[in-house]
Amino acid sequence: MKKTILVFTLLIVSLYIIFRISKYSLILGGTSMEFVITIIAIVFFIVGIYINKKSLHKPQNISKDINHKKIKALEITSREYEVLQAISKGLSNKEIAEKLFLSESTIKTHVSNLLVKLNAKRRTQAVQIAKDHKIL
Amino acid sequence: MKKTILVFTLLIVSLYIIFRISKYSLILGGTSMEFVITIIAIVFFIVGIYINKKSLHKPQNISKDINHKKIKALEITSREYEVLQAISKGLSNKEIAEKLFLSESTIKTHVSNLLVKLNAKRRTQAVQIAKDHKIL
DNA sequence: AGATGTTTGGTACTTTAGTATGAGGCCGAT
DNA sequence: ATCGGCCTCATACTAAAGTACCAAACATCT
Repeated sequence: MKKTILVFTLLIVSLYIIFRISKYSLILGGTSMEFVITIIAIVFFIVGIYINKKSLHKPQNISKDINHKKIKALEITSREYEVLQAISKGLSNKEIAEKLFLSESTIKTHVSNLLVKLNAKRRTQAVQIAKDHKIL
Repeated sequence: MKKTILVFTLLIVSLYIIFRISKYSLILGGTSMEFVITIIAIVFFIVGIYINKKSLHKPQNISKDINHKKIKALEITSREYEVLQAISKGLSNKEIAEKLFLSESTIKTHVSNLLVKLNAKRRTQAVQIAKDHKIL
C-alpha cells in the first residue's frame, strides 16, 4: 500500500517535470518534439508494466494470508496443524511420530481430531479440503 | 505471439498519430501542451499494464502442458491416471470403484501399480510426488 | 485453587489400504 | 494366429489408518 502511494507520487512529480522540460525545450526552440513524446511514452509504458507486476504478484501471497484465519475458525490447534502439514507431504503416522518425537498413538489422536474438524473421512480428503480452504 | 506483434504495431502507429496530433495542435496554436502529454502518459500506462498482464498469465498455463510428457515418461496408463486423480480428490478405493463402475479389487491393482511407478509408499505420498512432477 | 483447553499416550477394535499372485478378456502389432 | 500390454477381477494376506474411550500432565485464565 505504501509503495503504491509512493509510485503514484513519483508519477505525478515526473509528469510535472516533463511539463517543465517540454516547455523549456520549446522556448529554447527546436529540440525535437518527437523525442520528448517518445521519452514520455517509454517511461509510462515501463511504469505501467511495473505497477501491474506488483498487483499480479499479490494473489500468490494472499493465499498465505488467508489460512491463519481459517485455521482458527476451524479450531485447528498448532500441533494438529503440524500433523496436517506432515500428512500433506505424504508421511505415514509412524513417520510423523518420529519426526515430531511423539508416539504413533498421539498422531492418531491428532489425525482423528483433524478429520472431525475438517469434516473429512480420510487423510487424503483432509488434505484436499485443507487446500480448498487455503490453509495448506 | 501474433498478438504481441499486433500490439506493438498498434503502439508504433499510435506514436505516429500522436506526433501528428501534437504538431497539428501546436500549429493551430495554444491547445495545451499538458493535455497532449497527459493523454500520452495515460495511453502508454494502460498499454504497459495490458502487455504485462498477458505475459504474466502464461505461467499458469505452462503447468498444464508439462504433465502429459511426464505421465508417459512414468509409464502411467490412462486408467491409472484416472485413479490417481480420484485419489487426489480424497476418495477411498471403494468410492473410486463406484465412480468408475469397477470393482474395488481393480482399483487396488491400479493403486498398487501407481505406487510403484511413482515410487511412493502411500497414496498420500503419491499425490505429493505427482504434484511435484506437475501431473496433477 | 479450580475450570478449561491442549498435548500426550494407551488399549481395543473396525475399517481401509496395500501386497502378492493368479487368471481371463481385449486389442493392436508381428 | 500368437505375443505383449492393458484392463479387469478375485483370493488371501499384512500393514496401516481410523474410531472410541479413557486418562494424566501441563499451561492459562479467572
